[in-house]
Amino acid sequence: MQNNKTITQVEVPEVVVQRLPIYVRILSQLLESHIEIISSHQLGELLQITPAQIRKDLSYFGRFGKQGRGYNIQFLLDELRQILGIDRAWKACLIGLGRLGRAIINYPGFSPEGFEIVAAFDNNVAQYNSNLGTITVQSMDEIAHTVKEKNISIGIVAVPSNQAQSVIDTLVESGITGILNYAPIAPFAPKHIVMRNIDPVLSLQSMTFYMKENDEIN
Amino acid sequence: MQNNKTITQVEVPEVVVQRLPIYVRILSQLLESHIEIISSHQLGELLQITPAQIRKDLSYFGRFGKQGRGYNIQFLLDELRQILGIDRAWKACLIGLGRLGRAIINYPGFSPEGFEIVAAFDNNVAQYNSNLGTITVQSMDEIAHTVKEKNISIGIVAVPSNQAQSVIDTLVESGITGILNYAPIAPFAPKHIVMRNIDPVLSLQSMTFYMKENDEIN
DNA sequence: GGTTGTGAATACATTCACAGCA
DNA sequence: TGCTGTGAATGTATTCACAACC
Repeated sequence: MQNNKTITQVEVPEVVVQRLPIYVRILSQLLESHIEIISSHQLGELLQITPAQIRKDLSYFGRFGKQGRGYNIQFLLDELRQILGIDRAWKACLIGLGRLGRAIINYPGFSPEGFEIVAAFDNNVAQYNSNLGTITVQSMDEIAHTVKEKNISIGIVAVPSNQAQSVIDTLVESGITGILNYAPIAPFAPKHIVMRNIDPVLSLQSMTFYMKENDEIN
Repeated sequence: MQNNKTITQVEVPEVVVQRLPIYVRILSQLLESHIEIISSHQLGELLQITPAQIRKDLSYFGRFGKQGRGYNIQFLLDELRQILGIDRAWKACLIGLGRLGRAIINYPGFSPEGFEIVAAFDNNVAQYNSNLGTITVQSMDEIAHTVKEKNISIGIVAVPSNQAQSVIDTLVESGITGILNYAPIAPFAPKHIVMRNIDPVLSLQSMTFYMKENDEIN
């Protein structure tokens, strides 16, 4: 009786969920190289992760391997894609079309993975209707309306930091459930919103902690 | 005798180091708002982190607060900056001047935090010596030479994924100790290299795991 | 022989709770 | 009284190690 969780099995740790996309990526590459089977040991070698961790991670979701042989890559990939919900397309909108926003909207890596930017917003009229392929830039007033109309579920925030929190609030009200935030702030959102932050400065600042000793030689 | 670690005190957990830059950022903002003192409870409120965690994190490095009052923001900031090694300038170079690379080199957020991009490399001759302020674009052959000459310690990788690992190898050989990798690969580097990856697709793919249930209503 | 899947053991991280101080 | 700093307790994540199986 120590377990007060509901019958919904063991909760999957968040770190595990964050590793699954890494597995998906390497498995896709292997498949392209016409490799069909791989062991947890080989995978671990490629990813610098212990084989035990890979097996344990996968075991939260099912039994995908064969003893003595390893994992069938195509099968495991299909399963992982379904688990992650990336076996289908997701509609996203982009807010902010400064240099960063334009780099994001032109980034060719999203759509092959099923993330489609179907709307873009900016309050700077000078940016409207510039050359962005099929997408028409709209005023930020229209976020709520367009998000609902087009049934968009992900918002990508690329506005200056002083506007970011209010954009996030708007997105939340509009019914979006996932936010990819590029603004260098500590964003606030209700618990049901899934937030991910992209913040190179924070990455650099935690990097130098480990670099400063080595450097004292110079 | 259970402790086989060296006398070098308790190892600081990596997660703690990654939170310190977040503290630095919010403390800087508070200081700009002319706030001088803050308690762990107030900080936790702003960052959605428990006060106990903040106090524990800080306690790895010293005793920065005053009982009954809280933390002096300016003092704590100075200490944290020194701990992280961001109380001085760091020289970085950028490799890859495609759309992403150009967005990075024009990003105004690095230099105020002391990260200065002092060299840029690309093998596409068409990109050389375009309008990039004081920086002259060099061929990638020159990475090793320039890194040593200018005493650069951080490499920012923004080349296509098929070139990324070889660029990383070159940077490592050149004596760089920190790498910020924007290429969507699982990079390999020796253990003494500090690597950080910026990978929005992985972020999105771990996001949808938590979004897919909610969405079944639609 | 080789490899998975998984309980048990260990290691790590967070939170509690309170003594000690301003 | 209010808040820090920190051991102890709890909660999470990783690794071990081996039975089960191909």
